[in-house]
Amino acid sequence: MELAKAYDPKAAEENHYKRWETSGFFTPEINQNTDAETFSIVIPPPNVTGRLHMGHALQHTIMDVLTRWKRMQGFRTLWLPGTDHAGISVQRKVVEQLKKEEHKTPLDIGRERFVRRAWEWKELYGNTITEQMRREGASVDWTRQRFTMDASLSLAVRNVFCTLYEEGQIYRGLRIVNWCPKDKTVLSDLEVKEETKKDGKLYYLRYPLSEPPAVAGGLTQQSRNTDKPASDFITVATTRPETMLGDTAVAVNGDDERYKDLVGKTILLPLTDREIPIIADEYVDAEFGTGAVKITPAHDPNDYLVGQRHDLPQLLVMNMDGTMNPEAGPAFEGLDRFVAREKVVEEFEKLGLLEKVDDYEITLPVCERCKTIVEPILSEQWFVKMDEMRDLALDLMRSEGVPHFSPQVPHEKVYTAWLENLKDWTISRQLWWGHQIPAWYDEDGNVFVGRTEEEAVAKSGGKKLTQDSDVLDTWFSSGLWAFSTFGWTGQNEDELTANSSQLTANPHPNDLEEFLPTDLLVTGRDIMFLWVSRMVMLTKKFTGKIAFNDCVITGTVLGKDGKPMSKSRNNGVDPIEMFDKFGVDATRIYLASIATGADIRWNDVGVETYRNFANKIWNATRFCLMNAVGAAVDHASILPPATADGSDLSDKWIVSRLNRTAIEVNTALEKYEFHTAVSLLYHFFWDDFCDWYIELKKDEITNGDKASTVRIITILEIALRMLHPFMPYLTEDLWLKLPGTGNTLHNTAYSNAGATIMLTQFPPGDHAAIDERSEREMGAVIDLIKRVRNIRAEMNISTAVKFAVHIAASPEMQGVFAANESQILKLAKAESLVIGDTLNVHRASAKAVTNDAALAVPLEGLIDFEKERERLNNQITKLTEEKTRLDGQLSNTHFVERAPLEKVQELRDRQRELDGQIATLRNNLTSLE
RNA sequence: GCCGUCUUAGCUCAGUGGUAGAGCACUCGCUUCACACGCGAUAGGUCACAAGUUCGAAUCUUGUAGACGGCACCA
Repeated sequence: MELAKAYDPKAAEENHYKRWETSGFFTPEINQNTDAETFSIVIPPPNVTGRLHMGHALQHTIMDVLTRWKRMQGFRTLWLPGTDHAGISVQRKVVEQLKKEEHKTPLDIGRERFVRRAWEWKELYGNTITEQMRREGASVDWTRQRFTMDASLSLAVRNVFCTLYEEGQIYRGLRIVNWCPKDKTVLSDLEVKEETKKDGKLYYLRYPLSEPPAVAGGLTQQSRNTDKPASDFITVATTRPETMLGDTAVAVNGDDERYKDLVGKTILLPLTDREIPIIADEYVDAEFGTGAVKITPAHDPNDYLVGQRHDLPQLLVMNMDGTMNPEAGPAFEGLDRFVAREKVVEEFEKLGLLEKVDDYEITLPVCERCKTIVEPILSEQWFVKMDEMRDLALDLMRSEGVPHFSPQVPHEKVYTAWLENLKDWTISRQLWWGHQIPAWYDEDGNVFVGRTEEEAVAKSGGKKLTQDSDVLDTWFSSGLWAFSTFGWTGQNEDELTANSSQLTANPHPNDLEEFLPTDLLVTGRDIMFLWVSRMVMLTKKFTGKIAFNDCVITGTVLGKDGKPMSKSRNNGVDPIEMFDKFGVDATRIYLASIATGADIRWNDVGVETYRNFANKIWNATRFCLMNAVGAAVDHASILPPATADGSDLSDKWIVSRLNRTAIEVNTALEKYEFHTAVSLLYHFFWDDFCDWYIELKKDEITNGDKASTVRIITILEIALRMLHPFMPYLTEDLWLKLPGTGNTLHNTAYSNAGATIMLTQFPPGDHAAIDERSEREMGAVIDLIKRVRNIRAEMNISTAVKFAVHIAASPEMQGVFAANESQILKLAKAESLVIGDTLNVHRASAKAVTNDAALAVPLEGLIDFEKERERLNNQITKLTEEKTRLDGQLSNTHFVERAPLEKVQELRDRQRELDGQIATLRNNLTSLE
């Protein structure tokens, strides 16, 4: 069989995925072994609005590597895919579309039509990311694909909500919340980010006292003793002057001498006709600003708390779109909050009450998605108390160390610290797209929570009810993802058949039992609190099981500039472009090679390296296939007696290296050290297999030596298996072409399935096949060849010139070199070997030493004596440096007394070896004269 | 303010209580019949700085400097 000269990833990528998917290779049902252990992962559901980015590509690669690896090990494997309904994102897309196509607002068309449109949008555009995942080669079970708004997942949401409500863990309350005036919805704390504004201002406003104190008399003792002159106003500082319209008090610290006698008095709030009290509260820091704080309980979380302590009115002066409401007064009503701010400042200036304006660097809360400045505002919302669930999660961590984070530092500590300081979770959102809150109100505003409207009506005693118009935070439903995706609805079969006609029967009723707990979760730092922690808590709370044992937190893929990839920075790299340019497999294995948990700068050159690696694999296979006529993969060819004593050194060596690599790759994957696994495979394949083994075997293979050919394609076949989880397309493509492959090579759990490398056994590696002696001897041969090549290169001797190589070595090593004479001659491009106890050569020879031999190449007429002296001196210098270090160490009595015996012995042996080598080289130098 | 991470070859990054590694780039040589997306041979680092623990520190501890991340606060 003849392959193209270079690997073309496109063809392989187009040829295999569809077959894998339609053949059911991705489903757990492909596993015929009833005793098989399970392995399961649920995907972090990407937003339906999403497009594949490098973070996905990295996480998906990790998940697919593990899934394919476990599947090949014979586990009953399930990687479950799906998407998230992404409340705000979809809502925004549909609003835009509506505006563009029909020039209408959601209110124009009403909730029902809007939601229908959102579903249409989802059906039309929501599968971008799932198609991109197919391109990635992700071996997810598409027959179990889920969406957070599927009927059964929605039922789970309602049941969780109702249960938590019945337990008193969900409540409705008036609180200061984060409000996005653009999206017109409340946000949880985690959806609010911070932005530093350097050109912020701090405004000092004067509030006149209602009863200005007389200059003399009327003042208390304390006040008379201070140096501060009495004045007829109190100055407060604020960054948000417009909120003064909602002030209901001014607070000072009770211990602040300056203000002590003002406490209890009142001020006349400018621009309003209100008189508000001056109160004392420990919240106020006397050192900061003027030491007096305006209190706006309806527009600031701290002020809200102060207000509660002092029983202050809560005056809301803003509408939910960020404009001022009637409470702000006729002069301000309807103005945008920032226009109102300017106007308030102007008015204060006119009244002579603006003391000063300072430049002030301020950090503003902004909406994570639209970057609009978030307004803290008093609003009635739904909340979840987190105390009980927080304790569940903390107990899991403290008693079982679950989830086990990888890397453990720093994530375990960050996660735990966050849990310890957890506050209530705002779960209502003022959107139409999502899970509508299962709460209904009667005309008097009494609330009835139920799984269905009928249930709520029944609870109300048959009243006419209206459902709460809000939906739940998207993360509420994704928090159930670890178990809702396996069919958990919160209701048993009987209840289901009784109540929910729209629910089709679960085709996999055992999934929950079988696949939960999942084995691990792979995700990014950014959603550790939003999603990971909540899934831990909710899963434990509602199933009693843990959600996942391990949690792999990937680093962030940064742009070439070292900053996180983002549209605004325009430093993003599109995975699809990388796929097109270098191939999916090259991109995948590159991503695996950088998956250390640390942040990583994207580097095209890295992908190119693995594109080259893919080509190397292709060409090594090409070479084997060109000569494989009549041969077939046969695993017996690399087992004893084929590799017993007396057989070819390079065969014993490559089999040992193969097994060692397999063992180490498995160990690395067990520890989620993907980069280690990749590095092992890269160097085994390129260095050991291609550079040495193929080169050593080339003649035998091209001459049609059957045993050698069978052995080399067998080793290749095993190498391809190890590479398969990382490079699925290339390895499948080549494996199918290898003679002798077929489903007879499958893992026994898959023996009935159609032939594919993905269902073969992942090589476990055999400790018994590790042959230290052969590796040592082969190392000696390799060192020898390298020294000869060095002589040739340094002396500028053409490969056309053949020469003899003289070798002096121990009797044992003489035997090794003699046994491998033809191979040494071939790779060193030498003509003959002269092996003995000593070197016996003409003065005009180039010489060198290895750890196992001294060698010389007679070069009459070709040698450059000056260069040869330089060469020898270089080698002497290097070895002497090492020996000086050793001498120092070994002459240190503390070291000899306290270091482990083997260590001391090891250094002594090396010292002796160096002595010999240096002496030899010095002699060589002398003999040149 | 609190917690944490990072600083290793020109670049991007691994790594480890006991002689410093890779890829790329650089230098030299090669149309060697699988591969120039290749082959062969070199060169390149007091592992940020300082002190400590240790027989031994680039690796552990503390401090300093710089880069960065999370959380809290921000009248």
